[in-house]
Amino acid sequence: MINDNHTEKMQRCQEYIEALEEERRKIQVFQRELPLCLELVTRAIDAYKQQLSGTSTEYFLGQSECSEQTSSDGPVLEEFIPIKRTSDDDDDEQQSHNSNNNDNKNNEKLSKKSDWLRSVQLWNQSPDQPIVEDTPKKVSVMEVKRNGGGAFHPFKREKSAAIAPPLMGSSPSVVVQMAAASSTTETGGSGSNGGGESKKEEKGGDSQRKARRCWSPELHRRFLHALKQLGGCHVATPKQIRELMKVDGLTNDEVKSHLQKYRLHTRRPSPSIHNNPQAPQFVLVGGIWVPPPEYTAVAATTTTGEAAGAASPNGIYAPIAAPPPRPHHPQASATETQRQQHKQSKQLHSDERGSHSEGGAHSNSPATSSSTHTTTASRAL
DNA sequence: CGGTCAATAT
DNA sequence: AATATTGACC
Repeated sequence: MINDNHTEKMQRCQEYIEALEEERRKIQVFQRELPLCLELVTRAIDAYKQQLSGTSTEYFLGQSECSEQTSSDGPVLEEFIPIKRTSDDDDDEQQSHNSNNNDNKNNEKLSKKSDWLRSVQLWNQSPDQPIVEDTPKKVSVMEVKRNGGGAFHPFKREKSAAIAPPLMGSSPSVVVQMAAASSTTETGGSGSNGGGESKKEEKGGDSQRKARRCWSPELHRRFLHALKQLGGCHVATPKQIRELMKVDGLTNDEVKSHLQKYRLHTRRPSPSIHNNPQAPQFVLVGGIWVPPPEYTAVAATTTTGEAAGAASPNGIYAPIAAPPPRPHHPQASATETQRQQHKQSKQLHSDERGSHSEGGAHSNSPATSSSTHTTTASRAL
């Protein structure tokens, strides 16, 4: 009577235990990130074992809320300022997702992926002058307000901004450029230098480039704001942005560069939706199936969020829509920008300019120098 | 000007 | 090693 039944149950238990143990092994590496999961699984195993050994009806996980506490998945698609944490942090963030499926082999590359733009202060190193920028709201050097409209921090508790250590000055003559204290937005970049060195000619080895200027959260905020006003990162031009930002000392090139980076990152870093065709996305925990944390980044409609960046679980920005796996349509998305982006079909000269051969990583157009050159348009929607 | 890409600095 | 910035070129 119950024998068969019992035996069967026993066997099932055994199987469960094994499965659970395997799972536990898998998440073992995430111990720090998913302490609860580990604990629950462990308990489940114990419970089953107890059941096996006789003590029946042991109960435990009535409702294992194994949800990741990580779910900072708030639709905060804001910009993307991760704000670098200070040096010695208390503990790493807890970006854990992907309870994964039961077949993963060796792919935990915990995305410690840094988020781009991890600057800390407005302008780094300004030995003498506090800062510049004359905007309505002053920005203290170390101020990382996590106000609503501002940067969002993917994960990780906000840390008071760390002051940037004076790690600059590496090269002999530092030759800072800024000095213009109050020339608001010198247009055209004609005003900033007071007659010093406008361009750094690579002569006798001095002058490392310019000092790198950090894009503080604030700065970036303004950047985004400007972007928004201008209608998106694809329509805004560096100059316009710079003017809107009204940040003194900011040059066109800097904005340009930042814009570039922004566009780049804003594209589509969310290939995270790689599911294994086989394994269902559920994990068996103590008899109940719990859906792994999934991030459904959808909310994007509201234009409230500045531009196109959405927080991705990784801490990188997720562009919103998930474009096809192939680098075909950059499509940056978002709210309203998707109108023109055809102006980029320039540099498709089939030949390289000087001696450089290919940009290695940067490749925008898949078909660069192929025979057919019809790819230009490529935006067949 | 604005966009890319190579070269560097971190 | 990977990124972030800067500089040079179309």
